[in-house]
Amino acid sequence: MDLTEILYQRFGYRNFRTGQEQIIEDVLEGRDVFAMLPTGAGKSMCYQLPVYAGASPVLIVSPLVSLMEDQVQQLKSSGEKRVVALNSFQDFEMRRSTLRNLSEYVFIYVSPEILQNKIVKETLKKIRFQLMVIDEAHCISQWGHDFRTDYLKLGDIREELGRPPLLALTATATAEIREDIISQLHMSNPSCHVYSVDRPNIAIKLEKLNSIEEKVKAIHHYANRLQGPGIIYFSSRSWADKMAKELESCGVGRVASYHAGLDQEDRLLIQQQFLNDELSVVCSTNAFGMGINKRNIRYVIHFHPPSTFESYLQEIGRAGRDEKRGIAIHLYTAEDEFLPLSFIESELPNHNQISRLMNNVSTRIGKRLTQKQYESEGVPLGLTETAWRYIYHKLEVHGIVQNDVIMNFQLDDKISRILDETERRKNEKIVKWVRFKSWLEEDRCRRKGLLEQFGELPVTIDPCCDYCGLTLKRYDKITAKEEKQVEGIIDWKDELSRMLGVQKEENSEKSTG
DNA sequence: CGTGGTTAGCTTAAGCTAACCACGGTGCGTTAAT
Repeated sequence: MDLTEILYQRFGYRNFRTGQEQIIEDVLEGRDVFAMLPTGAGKSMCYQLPVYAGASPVLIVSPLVSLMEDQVQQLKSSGEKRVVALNSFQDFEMRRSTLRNLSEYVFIYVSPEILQNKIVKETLKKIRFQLMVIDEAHCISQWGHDFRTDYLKLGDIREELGRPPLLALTATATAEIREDIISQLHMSNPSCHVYSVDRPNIAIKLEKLNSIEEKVKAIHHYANRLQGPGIIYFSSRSWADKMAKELESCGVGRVASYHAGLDQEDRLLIQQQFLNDELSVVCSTNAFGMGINKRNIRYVIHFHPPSTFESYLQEIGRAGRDEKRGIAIHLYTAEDEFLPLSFIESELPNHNQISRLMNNVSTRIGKRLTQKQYESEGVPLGLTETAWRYIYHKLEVHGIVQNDVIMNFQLDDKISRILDETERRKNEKIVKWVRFKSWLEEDRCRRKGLLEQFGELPVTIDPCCDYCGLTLKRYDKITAKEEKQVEGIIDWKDELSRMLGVQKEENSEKSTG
């Protein structure tokens, strides 16, 4: 059957979006494919459609449980019942019955971690996958080296599964990261589909301020005047909490804070409320966003800086998915420099910690070294959990630990090699942050500077950024309303809620403010 | 860098202050002990 025909019959679309058709064709040819499509460009279609053209079953590696559950729900509601996610949402009994009947499914979602489970892996090996997908593949580079090291084992897993064709999908990867992903996954002669990361409908504004108080003031100013809904990013949970309370009490509308300190239930609730337009603003840490498929986010403000260009692009890319205009505002002060640096310090072990831990390990050859031992080995050395996992992974890579057991090894040689690698890793991270920091301080077109990082040529668009001239008025609440009236556009959501007698936030806000 | 918690040390011995220091952000899976 013709691909366009499947697209229409299965998904109800007449036309492919940019890149989709070529990517799907390569996937169906059984090639390894690396695809970089801008946020919100319909990446999941690239593996969903092939299933109905014969590339079935498919194994999808996804970074977040909530993301998996989302995709499962979406596919189910579109009438596909042969879809399942293997993760900690399932209790023991459910997992057992899923594993027993695994061959009945055509879409199997998994986390990188659960692929390390022996029973899961053995069961998956019996299935002849026609395609393996790494969704949000930048996680390999962003998290795999320290935070979630199981991401670096995906290449081996793929071999163990009989080397099915691989599709890596992401929205943001610099040339370096693209190379890292391709090599980590052992992709062979991949067909690369790399599209512009630029989101022309998002204007960029950088604002240098002198103190944190000025930043707070600016947040109030923008939250009051800008057309929402919006996301404000912070680098600490306490700031997110604090500003959410403050903004709500100042009549901005309903504001929630979101971070990993909340329990799963609250996180889900806030996501749902935001999606349903019941919140004007979400104040969050970088925990919020991945998989948030909300089309009408109008602004993203950074109260604190992310530490890489990719993170920044991911975060601002959540605005304006409906193709209408959005704005990204970054507030910057001199002291912001220290937070990203302290994160880098804390996620990688230092010289002293590495050599002391390895000396200790060398005295216990033949014994087990398990993650549980972090309490007795890592904590006294002041290692964070991430730093501990990093070392553990290094010990595995260097063959010092095999199946949790400590092997005989050349202490001095291994120490110096692991120290070298760690030093290099730390430098890479610092360089990335310094590059981002200098972008914040440069006196030139923001968009050009941003696109250069991704190997793209300058473009001219309007409105572009504060350097190229930007009228904020276009993003104001009032303007958005006036325009609707002038252009005679009916906002169907507004209209519908009026008909149903639902009191909208915007209206109630006026009476209080 | 800024913040928040802890503690030493002071003095109308119970509560205050100043000095000091640790910490700050991402998620998976799993299990032992009530």
